[in-house]
Amino acid sequence: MNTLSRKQREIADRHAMLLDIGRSLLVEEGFHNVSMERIAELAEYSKGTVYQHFSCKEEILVQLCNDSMTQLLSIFEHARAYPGTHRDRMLALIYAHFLWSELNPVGMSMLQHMSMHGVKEKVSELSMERHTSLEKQIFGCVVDIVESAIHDGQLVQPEQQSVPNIVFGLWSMCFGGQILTTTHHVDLQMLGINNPQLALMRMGSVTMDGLNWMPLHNQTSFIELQTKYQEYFNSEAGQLAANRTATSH
Amino acid sequence: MNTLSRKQREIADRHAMLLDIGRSLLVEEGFHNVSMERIAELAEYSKGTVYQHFSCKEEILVQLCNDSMTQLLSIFEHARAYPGTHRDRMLALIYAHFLWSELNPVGMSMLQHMSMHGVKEKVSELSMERHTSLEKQIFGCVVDIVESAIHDGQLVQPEQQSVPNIVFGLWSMCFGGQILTTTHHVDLQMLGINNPQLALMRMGSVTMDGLNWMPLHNQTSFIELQTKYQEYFNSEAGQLAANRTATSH
DNA sequence: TCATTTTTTGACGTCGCGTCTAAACTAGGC
DNA sequence: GCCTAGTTTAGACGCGACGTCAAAAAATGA
Repeated sequence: MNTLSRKQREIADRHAMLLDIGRSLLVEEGFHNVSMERIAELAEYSKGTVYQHFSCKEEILVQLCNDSMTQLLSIFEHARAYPGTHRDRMLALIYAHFLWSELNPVGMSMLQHMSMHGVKEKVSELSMERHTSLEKQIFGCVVDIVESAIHDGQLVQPEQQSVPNIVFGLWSMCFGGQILTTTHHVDLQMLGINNPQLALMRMGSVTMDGLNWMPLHNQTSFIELQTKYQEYFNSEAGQLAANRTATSH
Repeated sequence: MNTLSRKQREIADRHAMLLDIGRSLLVEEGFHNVSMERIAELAEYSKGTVYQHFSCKEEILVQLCNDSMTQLLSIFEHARAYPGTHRDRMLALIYAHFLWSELNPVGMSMLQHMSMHGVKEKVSELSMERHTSLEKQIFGCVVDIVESAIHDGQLVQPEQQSVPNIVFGLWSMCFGGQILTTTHHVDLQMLGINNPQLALMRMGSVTMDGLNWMPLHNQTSFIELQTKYQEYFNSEAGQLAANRTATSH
């Protein structure tokens, strides 16, 4: 039992190490430059051993992606607990999304990869289930806030729009905006967009105004608000720093 | 001159044929299953010949992408001419975006691919310039509508939000929404989103309400509105049918 | 110490990209 | 009609990456 557990621990450790190597390779050279050979080499194991942990390259991808999403979920749950109105919480959520994508430079790009043809098919069922489950939980976290706002009378549910649809709209904006921001071929600056994150937070607020979500936007500067959020999500920002040093050691 | 021109025509024809083959392969089997060998085989030419037209696989991608974007631009320009208020036009634009992504099942996925690491680097400068130029034109088309609305007094430019930022927000929503919709691993239905396109059009309208863009949303059913747009974009819908038969012949 | 089971290794088959040389073809002069 | 110079095409080749598998190595247990 003891030896077995030791062996299991060894395997789990190696699993984590391989994921770490994969992550750092992904950060440094992008997905197309990550190869199983390379990971094996850096881990000082052979290819065969790596394949005992991951059935294919995509499996590493999805597991890294799931890790990122777990992190997102926990940031979102933190955001849900933000002290303030439901609106403030919602905005905190949008901020949290940005924070996450900065914490996790590969998270978004992995999500993008996940949506490509032929990934879902290659990946293990278990990882895929975990993935969709996380998706549901993350989505549910946002739905929670909207429903709380309705429950507390700060938002009247529009006749023509269900709660999931509202969440979908905001999700789309954050997701799309993040892709456009982190994407390397669109020059937002050139198009007149200097601070995309701030822009999207403002647009999120505008959308809530459009929903008549009380209290309507007051004159508080968004920059100030951003600073507030920054303080609130301090620990995550710290984790960011920790991650940075951990992956680049 | 005549013979030279004939040769040139032959080359141009073959270029188009290769792109067509690439497109249909992309539609049928997804990007990862498209190979230069395969294209050459289907075209009944050798690999070397294909490489005389496209320096690499990505070059085919970006040229197909540019074709799609040209199509998008023309649909957008049509939408800009929609008879009605500027708001109606804006909504028509959102509708047009959906229409395009249906006309062009690969357009979106190619845009996604474009944003991935290592594509921009491999592609010819000319194609890349064309790409960014199209992007600018498409973006400009939307900016136009917002600015017209401001000019005609139907929209007061918010203090904290520039026109490009507003456009960026709506763009993000459409783009992200489209990815989430066409993506094969997110089950929107399960999350309670039955008609994502309608949902996004409504959210677009909500956002415009939040901007105080006159006239505010009246009680017109969006389903009705959608039918109106459908009629207006009749020709594009027809082109869709034509394309379908052309690529699958 | 040896036999059995587990783990690790890296050579191998396959595929796709992109190159490059030799062969086929074309055009134009005689 | 034939020959040559230039152009176009074919496909063999080298390379690198994926994923497999049988043999080698290590661990376990008697």
